[in-house]
Amino acid sequence: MGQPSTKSKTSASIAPTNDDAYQLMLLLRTAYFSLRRKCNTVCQQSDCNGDQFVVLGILFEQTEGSTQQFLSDESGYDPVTIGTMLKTMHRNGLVEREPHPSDGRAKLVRITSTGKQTFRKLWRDSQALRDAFASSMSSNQQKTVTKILASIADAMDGLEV
Amino acid sequence: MGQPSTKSKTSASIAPTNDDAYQLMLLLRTAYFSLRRKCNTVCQQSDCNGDQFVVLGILFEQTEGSTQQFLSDESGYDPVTIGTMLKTMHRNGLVEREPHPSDGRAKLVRITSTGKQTFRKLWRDSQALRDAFASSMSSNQQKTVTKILASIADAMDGLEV
DNA sequence: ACTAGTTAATTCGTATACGCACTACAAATT
DNA sequence: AATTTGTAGTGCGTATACGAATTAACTAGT
Repeated sequence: MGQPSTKSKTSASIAPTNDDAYQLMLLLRTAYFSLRRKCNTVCQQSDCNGDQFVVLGILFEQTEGSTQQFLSDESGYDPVTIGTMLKTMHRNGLVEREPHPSDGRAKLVRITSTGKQTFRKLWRDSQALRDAFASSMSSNQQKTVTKILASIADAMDGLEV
Repeated sequence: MGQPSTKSKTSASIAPTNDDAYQLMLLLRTAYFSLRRKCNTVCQQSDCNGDQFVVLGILFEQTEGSTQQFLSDESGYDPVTIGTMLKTMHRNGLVEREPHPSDGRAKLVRITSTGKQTFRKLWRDSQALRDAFASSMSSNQQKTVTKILASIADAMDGLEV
């Protein structure tokens, strides 16, 4: 700490607008939220939203059902948030919950047939969005970005601050 | 459906886990939230959080003060959210608000000296975070990712769905 | 000068985001 | 068997996300 490294990447002065890493962080947020907003627009006519769409996608492929913990791990949503989301989704008939057969603590969450229908419709409706997203970069760049975003996530999760 | 296409970028079947664009979207979210969480960790000991830190950074460089509209445009935060955030930040002594001298609708938001202190401290405290973030990629890759994230945001904002 | 359209903020309502504390159950240790 | 440690889910509190509707004030077109 305080050891002035010879790397000139980050200037010593406090100037957010001149710091490349900082600007990229902001851009990461901007990109994510522009995607999120568009996703919500696609979903809102189906009593759903972008976040619920993600959870629905996981449940769609887990035919045996999932615990909330699994959903949290897979999606990255907070376990508390998953619980709240499932309550809403259950109210809208997208999922059902029952006690877990072999673990008294857990609950088994399953997608309903209505949920499957909704997911299929949303998947179709969001095709243009995926295409627009993918066409923002070449397939080579897509690989690069994928790798880098993954390593950003790793770096952040492994960071002690 | 069921057409076993020769591994083109988007298959016709509904299989989220096999769609590259979709997986990248999820990854964008994962990366953003891992960053956000770490940022909150850094900020929480200063009565602040990552989102307020961003707004504070804008105000730090706007010595003449900003309207809420400007803050919203610059940061990408919703105008309503900006209003709520400023209320909290004012309660914590980070900003002050006065009527705008030339526009009766607007308010002029300024960072306080406490706010400046807090920002400087947080900027220092988040240095390790920025370094870890930047070290996730080469400087060439950083340029590429910057360009692509920007074009993703553009593509999303320009999309009619 | 006046209406019409636009813009800056606010209020309201619903849905995440997530730390913290707590219950219930499970698994491991002694 | 009793105790400790770990894990799944909930309740609570605070903060962001944002559509929709509202108020007040600026701006343009006639």
